[in-house]
Amino acid sequence: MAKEITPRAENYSQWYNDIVKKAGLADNSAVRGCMVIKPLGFGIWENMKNQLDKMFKDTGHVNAYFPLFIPKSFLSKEAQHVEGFAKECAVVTHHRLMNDPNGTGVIVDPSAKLEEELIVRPTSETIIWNTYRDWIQSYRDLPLLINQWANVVRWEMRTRPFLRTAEFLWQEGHTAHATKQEAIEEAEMIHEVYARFAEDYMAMPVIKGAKTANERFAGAEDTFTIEALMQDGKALQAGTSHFLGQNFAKAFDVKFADNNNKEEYVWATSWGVSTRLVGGLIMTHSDDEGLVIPPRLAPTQVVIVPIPKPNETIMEVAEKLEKQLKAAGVRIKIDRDKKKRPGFKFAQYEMEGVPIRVGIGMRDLEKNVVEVARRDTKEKTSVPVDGLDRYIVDLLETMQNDLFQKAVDYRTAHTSETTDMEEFKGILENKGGFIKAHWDGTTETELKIKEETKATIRCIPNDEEPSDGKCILTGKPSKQRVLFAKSY
RNA sequence: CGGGGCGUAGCGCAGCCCGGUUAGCGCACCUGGUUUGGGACCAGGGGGUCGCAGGUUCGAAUCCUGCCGCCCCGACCA
Repeated sequence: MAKEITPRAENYSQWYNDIVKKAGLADNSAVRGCMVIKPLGFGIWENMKNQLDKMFKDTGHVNAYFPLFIPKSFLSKEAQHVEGFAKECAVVTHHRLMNDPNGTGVIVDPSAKLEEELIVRPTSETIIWNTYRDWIQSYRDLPLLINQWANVVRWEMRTRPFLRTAEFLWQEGHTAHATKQEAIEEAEMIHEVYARFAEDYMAMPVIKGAKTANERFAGAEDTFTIEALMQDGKALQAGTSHFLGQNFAKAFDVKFADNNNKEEYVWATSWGVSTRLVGGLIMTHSDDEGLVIPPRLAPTQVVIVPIPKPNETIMEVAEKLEKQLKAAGVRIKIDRDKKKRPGFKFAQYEMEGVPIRVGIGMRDLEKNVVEVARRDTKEKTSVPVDGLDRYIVDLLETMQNDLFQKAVDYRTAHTSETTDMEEFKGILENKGGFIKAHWDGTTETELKIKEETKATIRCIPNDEEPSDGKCILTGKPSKQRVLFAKSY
């Protein structure tokens, strides 16, 4: 069973690749570092997107769309920003191809060179702030609360499906505010939205906190992050929300007149989550039999498998259940395939992570029951046909909560605290996970720890109580523990 | 870009070292039949520029050279 998936214990990254491939989430493509997102993978992303979009709109944001291309000159207007992204940009230099005069095929037409090269957006701050300059004159134009769903390109050296691809799908919010305080509140509010989404929908517990100066987004004054812990003990940065100060307003000369007609630069935020979340979802819940998807994001929540194959009596029960569950808002499908045997289908749906499987066969129907199997625990229960719809609706909810709790328990078991550098290294080596430790607050120390241990400061957690201590590396005084881990 | 591995049917592999008829196996696929409560069985069948380009040779999947691509480990990163 599940004979095609490498066990996690044997080789975690191979396990991850196997899941992506065998469950049919994504394929490698003809383009280096770019994946084809298959219907199951895209279905999960669509559900994420729909929920997030609703949450953004509920908090006052609207969607818009900006160009894929950014004039090269824009990128150089914010010094920090260009430094952060310059090394990984795809550049458009020409606009035409021609037949190769020396043979077959096409070549770039040298006469079609662009006056100014275009950069395929790695993120859209620059083109958006260049546009905002024209949109903002007065405090009455603020706040401007805009989100866009888009693809971006970052020419990464090493890619992995969903976790790091050269092209990825994401949303990027870009907001403009009259005051510093309001912008900070916006960034914090979105930070909260991300955390709520991760925990309530992905069933993926996250630590909320601020990034250190060293780990901050290029061009940000403050970066808030949600950090999740994967099953191999490595951390995943799952979403970031940035307070950009007036950096972009100054770079793109975006000013507004306040109510005293005094000209001020605008305060900004930006924030994003990407298809990386799908990778986080996989690594949080899945097991050696395949994908496990939390019910709220599962493209198919319930599958009905007639045993051994569809007949009139079975289909009557199946279709009635389908109708009831659809009415209750459950995403359900009936497997009407007569060619494949039940055992094959069971294995297949387990691989694909469908949360609940309902097996309906004549033997059970004589006793007026069906078999309900849950994907997360592999538990099978005989459930009376009467009241089955209610049972399933409740079970989906239970599974959602159980998955979250299981992930919380894992994280708790893999969160350590230490004051000793050797112990710190030992924990990283043997157990992994989050480590809370004191830090003297300098980038120099942070980098030295990274060099020695490969661990980075994931965040300065919001809910960490202040406590006096000594930096784990330098012994200098520290007021608060920070969260270390190896990360993706 | 450094270090390691690998490119042979959709997938997984054997053949290569030691060159020699028509390139093979398992899974998948197609047809027919028998099956059907945890990945069915039998029979028949289709599918290959052996990663690409050059070279050596009477003859290359096999030997030589160059290139390309992929995977794993590192540096970069969401």
